[in-house]
Amino acid sequence: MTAAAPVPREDGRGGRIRQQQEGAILQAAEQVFARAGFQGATMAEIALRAGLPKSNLHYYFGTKAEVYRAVLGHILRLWLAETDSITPDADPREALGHYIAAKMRLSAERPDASRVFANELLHGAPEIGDYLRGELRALVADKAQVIEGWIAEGRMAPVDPVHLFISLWALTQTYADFETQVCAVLGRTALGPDDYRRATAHVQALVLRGCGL
Amino acid sequence: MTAAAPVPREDGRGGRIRQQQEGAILQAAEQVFARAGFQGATMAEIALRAGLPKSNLHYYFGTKAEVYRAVLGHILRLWLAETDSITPDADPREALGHYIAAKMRLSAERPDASRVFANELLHGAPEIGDYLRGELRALVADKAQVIEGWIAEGRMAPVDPVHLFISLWALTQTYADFETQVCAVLGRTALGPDDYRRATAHVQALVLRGCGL
DNA sequence: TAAAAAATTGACCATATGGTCAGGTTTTTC
DNA sequence: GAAAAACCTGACCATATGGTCAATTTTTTA
Repeated sequence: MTAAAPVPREDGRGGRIRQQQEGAILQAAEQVFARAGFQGATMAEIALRAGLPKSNLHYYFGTKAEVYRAVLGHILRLWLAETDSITPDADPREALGHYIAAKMRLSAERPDASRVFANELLHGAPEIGDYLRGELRALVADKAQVIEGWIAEGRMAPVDPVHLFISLWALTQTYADFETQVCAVLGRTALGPDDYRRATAHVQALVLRGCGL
Repeated sequence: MTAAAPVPREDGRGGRIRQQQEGAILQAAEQVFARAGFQGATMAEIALRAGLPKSNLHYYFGTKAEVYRAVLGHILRLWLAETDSITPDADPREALGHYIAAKMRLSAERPDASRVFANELLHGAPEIGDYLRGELRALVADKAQVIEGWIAEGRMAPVDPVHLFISLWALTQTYADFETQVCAVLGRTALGPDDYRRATAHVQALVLRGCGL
């Protein structure tokens, strides 16, 4: 039979072998897309890194766009999380501090994921635009209300909550996305745990003080 | 004679026609590179946007990499400027406020330039790494000393000056580089002058308060 | 253990794209 | 106003790369 329909794909589905191969492919693809962008990435290199021939890669993912979408899907799940600490009766100082630490950890531990995401945004988010205008916007609107509440109660300085989120993302992701530049001005060749500790402390101090906390 | 050596290229050199054509090419290239990245950009599209046949484009710039380097060169000049306001005897509040406003203006007026730069960084700065580790690092080290001075004199809160610069770049460029995401959460289809006014005020307030100013 | 399903693979193809080139035209120079 | 330099261009080529396919092997199922 010629190549069967690559039906399942949705996590948890598919045979044991499919599970493992798709995992390896996605991991390899994240690296390649992070380093080269969508156009620059080649199926050949993804296959090579995943340790299988190109035609086998095409057995699991029909097109490059499909691989890309799958990688983005994974990444979005990481992105969405971590706002749990921001609730009406949480301590603003602690909640924001936690959020910053969590985002910073993501930059440190999954820089490639962050870069693929950044690249997608940089090019106008052709693939995830709907998600941004839907789920993400709703989430931000929700959390913005919480912050407005804190401000109304006089628990922190008046800050535009949506712009605050934009700032938090920018401040934390810059360490992954633009690591080269950060390393250059810090005089490092790579960012180590110590650099990340310092960076986290800096961002927390700047933002918390900036919010009057 | 076959294609003559494209000798000059350094601004100000070359005949009248060359001046104008190279200008048109660079402008077109900035747009194309911003939208598609280096690999995604095609010489055909750059030529189309610049209003000349592809072979003529190759008369001025031998290779795509050459066009890219020229575009980056232009952009770096924009990037370097604007730190003038940061001097030992300036008012910290005013100096940083000015710098933020200037960087914000750059994001608003030259978003494509910012994006090309961001894309280059995102992919490890293969072309401008030396510049970052040389000129930029030196500049930042210099300005960091100024800020250290302000701190020592008790004129602002103690903040790691190098990380502060990283933060300032992140906070301001995010509005150009990730405009799609910003628009999504703000519920806009594009950022207008009003949005930029608000964003500038927000970043200034956050940072100045964050620096105890 | 046999049939069916899933997985694997090398050979192959179509297309897109960066770049070349020879010959022509315009502009500048003296 | 003629020689030289600069500029322009359509046709062409080599290569890289996404994707296909038919044949084969491995795994699962009953």
